[in-house]
Amino acid sequence: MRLTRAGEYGIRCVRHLAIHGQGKLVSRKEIASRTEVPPHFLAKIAQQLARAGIIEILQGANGGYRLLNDPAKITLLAVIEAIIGEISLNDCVGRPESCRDSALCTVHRVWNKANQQLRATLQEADFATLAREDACCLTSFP
Amino acid sequence: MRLTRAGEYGIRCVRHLAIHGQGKLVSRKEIASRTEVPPHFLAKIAQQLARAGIIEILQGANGGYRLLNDPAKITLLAVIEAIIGEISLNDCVGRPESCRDSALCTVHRVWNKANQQLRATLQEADFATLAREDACCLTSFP
DNA sequence: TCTATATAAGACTAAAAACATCTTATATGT
DNA sequence: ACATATAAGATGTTTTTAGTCTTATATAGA
Repeated sequence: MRLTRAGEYGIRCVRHLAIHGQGKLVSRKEIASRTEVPPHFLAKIAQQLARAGIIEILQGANGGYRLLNDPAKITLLAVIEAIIGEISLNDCVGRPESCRDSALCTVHRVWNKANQQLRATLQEADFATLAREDACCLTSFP
Repeated sequence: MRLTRAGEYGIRCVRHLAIHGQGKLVSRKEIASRTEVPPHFLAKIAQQLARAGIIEILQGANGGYRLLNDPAKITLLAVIEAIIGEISLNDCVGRPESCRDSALCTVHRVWNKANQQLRATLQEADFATLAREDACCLTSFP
C-alpha cells in the first residue's frame, strides 16, 4: 500500500465537496484552486471517483462535481480505494498466489492482520466527521 | 509506507538466519540462493541490516552473515524499518510540517492512528515465531 | 443556432523510485 | 601469495508516479 499523490488529492476533493454538503455542485476550477491540486490532474481523479459512485460529474457551462451521497456515508477507505485500488500492504496479502502456501505462512498472517486493521481504521472515518473541524492539507473552508 | 522488494528480501534474509539460530554464520551465497534474492542486491540489504545492529557481517574466506541477537528479540518492524526507514502511511504522518496544522487535522488523526496500529502489529511479530512454522515466501528450511 | 464555458478521455512527457548489476577494493583463511 | 568472500559505490534498466496537452463533447445562455 502506498498513499499516492492522487489518493491524497482524491481525499482533498471529496472533503471539499463534503464541506459544501451532499448534492451541492462545485466547479473543478474552484476545487482545484482551493485544494491546490493541478486542475487536469483533478479531472482524472474525479473520473475515478465518479466511476466508484462517490461523485457525479456535470459537464457543460456551470458544470462541476457533486457528492452523490451523504458525507456521513462516505468513508476514507472508499475514497482511497477508488483511486489507488484495494489496499494491500504487500503482494503476499493482495495476491495469495504469490505465496507458496499463504494459508500457513507466518509472515503472511502478520501482514494480513495489519492489512485488515488498516482497512478497518480507514473505514471508520467518514467525511462528515473529516469535514467538520479545521484541518490541514488545504481543505478547510474559507 | 510501501513494502518494497528490498524490505521483503530483508525479511527473508533475517528469517533464514533465524531458522539457523542466533550466531550461526551463513554465507551470502546460501542465503541468496535459498531465498531467491539476487546476491548483489542481498549484499546491499545486508549492509543496512548490519548498520541497524541486526546482523553481523564477516568478510573474507568463509565469511557470511549472522544474527547478533536472539530471534525472539528481533521484530518484523525492526527489520522492515532497517531497510525502508520508519513507516509512515502518508507524508502527513511522517512529516508534520507538511500539514498546516497537523495537531488539529482530522484526516491526519486517522492516518496517525492507522500508522500506530500498523507499527504495533509489526512489532508484535518476532522472528523466533516467524521462523518456527512452514512459511511461504521461500524461506522455509530444507 | 451560435458561442462561451465547462468537463471527458486518452495520448504523451518528465521525473522519481525501485530494482538490479557491475566494477574495484578490502578482508580472511590456508 | 592465493583463493574466496564481502564492501562500497557507480551505473544501468524498468516501472510507477505525476503532471500536461490535445481533441472531443456537453450545456447554458445570448
